[in-house]
Amino acid sequence: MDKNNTDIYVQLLKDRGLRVTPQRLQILKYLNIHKNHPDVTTIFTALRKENPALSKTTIYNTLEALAEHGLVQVLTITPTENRFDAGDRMHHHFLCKHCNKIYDIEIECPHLNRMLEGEFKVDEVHGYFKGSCPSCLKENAKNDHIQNKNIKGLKKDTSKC
Amino acid sequence: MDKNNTDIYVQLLKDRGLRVTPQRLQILKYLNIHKNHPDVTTIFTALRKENPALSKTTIYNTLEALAEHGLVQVLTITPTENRFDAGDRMHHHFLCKHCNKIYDIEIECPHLNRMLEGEFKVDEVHGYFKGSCPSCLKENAKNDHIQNKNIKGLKKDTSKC
DNA sequence: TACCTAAGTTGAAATGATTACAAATCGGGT
DNA sequence: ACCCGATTTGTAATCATTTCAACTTAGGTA
Repeated sequence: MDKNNTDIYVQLLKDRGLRVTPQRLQILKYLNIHKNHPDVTTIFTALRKENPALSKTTIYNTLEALAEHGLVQVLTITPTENRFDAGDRMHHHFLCKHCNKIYDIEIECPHLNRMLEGEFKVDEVHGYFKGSCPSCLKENAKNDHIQNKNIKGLKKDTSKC
Repeated sequence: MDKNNTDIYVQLLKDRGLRVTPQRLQILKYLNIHKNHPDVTTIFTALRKENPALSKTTIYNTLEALAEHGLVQVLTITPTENRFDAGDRMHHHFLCKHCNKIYDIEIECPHLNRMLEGEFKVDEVHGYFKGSCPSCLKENAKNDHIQNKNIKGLKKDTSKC
């Protein structure tokens, strides 16, 4: 699919009875091109450049609408902010607790059906792995001779890999 | 294990080189008795009754320390607040998006080892299912003839089952 | 094509969870 | 009984998200 073709996103919205607005198209297109699981502020900052009147509330409203209609997934993998993923393809995620980056993980869950058939109505399935990504492991090894950095869990780490 | 015996929690802390304080014992015991995945405010409100001088910051500090040493797990299943689970026994969770209750789910992941052996250093594994719990499904069916309640995703729902 | 109305957008203000910080207190080794 | 570094406390930030009311617009209709 041509991710730059606006017609596709128009159709996605129409198919679900959602009104087509420039903002929704903008956000939908952004998420389909940038598959790095951005948070609201990242999306906002990026899109504001093309559309200075864009409001952060619109990002929240739009993401909620898109999520309700299965066009985006809300990842609650981080302790602090929600992250977003275009589409509804089922896959898992790895969160690096150092650089806060999220990686897609392709693993199937054969026992999942047991859950889907039970007394619960399952709308979403999330597999989250958390730890250190290869890039940060390498970076960490490099710095080991300088100081043995502590690897913490709860707090947001703003350092980048 | 006798969940009311303080000695056990003293030992758990000492084993990990953590200082033993009344607050830590209080919180650790609370989590081991109340397996309903409380959030910080719930823990705080409950424990403040026994100890009126308790500070919410202490709950945050303690939970962070306990999580770092594998005595509690941080669940990022909700879009809004972190929820906590005593122990490090690996199991999954179901979040009811109506009543905000979390259920323990016992499912093993046979393909998990592939992830654990890879280039990523995996410290945590979380399986989150989200949807409607049996209790809310029943409640919802009961109210159907009155009004067809919308089932939303993103926002916090304060209604109780 | 012009119009109407419900739905969508905007920005400012409120809320709520979490963190930062500095002063007071305490655990546990000497 | 002392001491020191770790812990606790309360207050004040900070930051993500929601609320709300006024304004604008998409898209159906005359």
